[in-house]
Amino acid sequence: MDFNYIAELLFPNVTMTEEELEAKYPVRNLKEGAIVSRMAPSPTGFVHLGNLVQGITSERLCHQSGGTLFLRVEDTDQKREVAGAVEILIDTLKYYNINFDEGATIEGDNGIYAPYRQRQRKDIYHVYAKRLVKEGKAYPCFCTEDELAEMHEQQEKLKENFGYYGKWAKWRDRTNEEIETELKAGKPWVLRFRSTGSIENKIKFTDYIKGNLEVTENDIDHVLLKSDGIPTYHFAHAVDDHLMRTTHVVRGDEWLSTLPFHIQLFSALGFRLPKYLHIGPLMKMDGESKRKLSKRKDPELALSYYKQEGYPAQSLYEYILTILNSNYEDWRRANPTASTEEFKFSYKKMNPAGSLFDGAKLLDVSKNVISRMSAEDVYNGSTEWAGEYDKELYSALTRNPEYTKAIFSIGRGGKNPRKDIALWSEVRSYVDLFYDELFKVQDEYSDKFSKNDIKITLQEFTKVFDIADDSNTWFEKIKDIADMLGYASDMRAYKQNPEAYKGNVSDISMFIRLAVTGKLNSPDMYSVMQILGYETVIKRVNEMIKSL
RNA sequence: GGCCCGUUGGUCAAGCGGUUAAGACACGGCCCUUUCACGGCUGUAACAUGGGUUCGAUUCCCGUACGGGUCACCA
Repeated sequence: MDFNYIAELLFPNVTMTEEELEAKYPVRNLKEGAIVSRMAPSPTGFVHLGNLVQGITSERLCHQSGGTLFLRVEDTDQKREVAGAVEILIDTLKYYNINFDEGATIEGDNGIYAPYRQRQRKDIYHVYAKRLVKEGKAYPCFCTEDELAEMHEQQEKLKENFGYYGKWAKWRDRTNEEIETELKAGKPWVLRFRSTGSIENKIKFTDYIKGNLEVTENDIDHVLLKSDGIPTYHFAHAVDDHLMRTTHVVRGDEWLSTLPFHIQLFSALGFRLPKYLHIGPLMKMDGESKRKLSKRKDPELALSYYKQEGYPAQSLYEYILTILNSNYEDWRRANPTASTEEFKFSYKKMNPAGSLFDGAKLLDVSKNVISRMSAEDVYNGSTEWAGEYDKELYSALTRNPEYTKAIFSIGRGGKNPRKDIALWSEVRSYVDLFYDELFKVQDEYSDKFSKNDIKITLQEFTKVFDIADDSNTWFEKIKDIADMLGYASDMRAYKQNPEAYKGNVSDISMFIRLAVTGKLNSPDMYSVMQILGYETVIKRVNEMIKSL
């Protein structure tokens, strides 16, 4: 069989040679052990948690090893492509601190392995496709969609394995004449791989995350080039990762099932196989059982969801790090202020199985992340969020930045900072008491005390309150009120004999807190009053008195 | 259905032949405390299951169950 003849018919316009390509995209000159990896998402406009999990893994591995991370846009499926998706993708990844050394950017391509958009690499793929045809390792297939559907039906009926293989591979062994006839008739065709594998054979393989695997050889003649001449994922993966000199491929484990085919394909092309890291999926509880997070059913899979809910980028980043490397949490506790870059990330720590996504845990991580931020950072983060999602809050926060930062400074800094805020969306209920337009009394403190008890206490407070007092003096005055009204000012004394008192000094504090902040939970009262100022404190206390 | 992967407390997870089977989140209790937090202490709670191998299996092997993935001209 003269495969050269068909190769020329199929690819008459190939002018480049493999030698030229090898020279154009040279082996990278990096130090021993440096990892070259990539993110290769498809521009569907939907950036999800899985992208971030894979991205963080690749990014850490590359940059920690002195290697290179690049972005390649897998735009081979035009049907699914959404306008502006590449921009969304790049912006989102940047927002989550995934920075690329080279690859596709919004302005264009950056790096010598360009182009980094697969559709622009069509001619490159054809060089290799033509060679495979010449060597008898690939052939054109003229099956229509209907024919393939019918084949699938037949296989189902006969309980045979699905797919285009062996006797089902209609176009596998046709004559040049038959092929030429179809081509001349202008029939659309795809290029298929001529598999020499058998499902009787097993191959051993080592994945960096999953460990040693034994997989069945591939016997399916997968599509290499679609009828529009654009490669499928598989073929593009082999050609691109070879020419771009990728050393490690990090991807979801849904690819494990096509791994035997990829191994075959690299071998057929004479390329060295990269190292693989197959990451388990992110799952969620669905009733009683777990299942993989789904694009269609689960809004929490989209990264845009977290931004909208008010999770700082850093929170999601650190949460994913805890899933990826479980020793991250311990490290973070020991190094509360260190940059995540200092953490020694290891693929050896990665879980071969899928992890359940735990929203409660994420919230806890987020609370800790925000508690470690400076007042300045909290100001920046919350105003950025509010600017987009809560205009009223935004205008309050930004009216007087110094005032707002003073609020965020309460209980911050120090070894054990307060952890009141887990989300930017919670900032509103945290700061509302400091802004008259947002302030309202929302809680009640009535079960044990009468309105009159509260009223009398507040009246006494207005008599002695002096904004110039230091915190000790201020609190001594609170204690005096307690003593005067029959509440215990000494907690020990109160605990020994609670019956002897009307209540204790914490109740007195709570009456005042409720009047001044409108709620039962607020940061340190003295600090709050210092920020609010005398007028506001007295005004609110008087309003409460009036309402009782 | 075929093929592949996985299974340690409610969740995330360490351990990988001999352990009182870590730790974190959540939950309960206590302490600290002018509130709320923070913090500290503490409690409940786990090796899916049946067979091997072994002096000994959570750790190794096989089966079963359950869960997941995949079987496109989507990635």
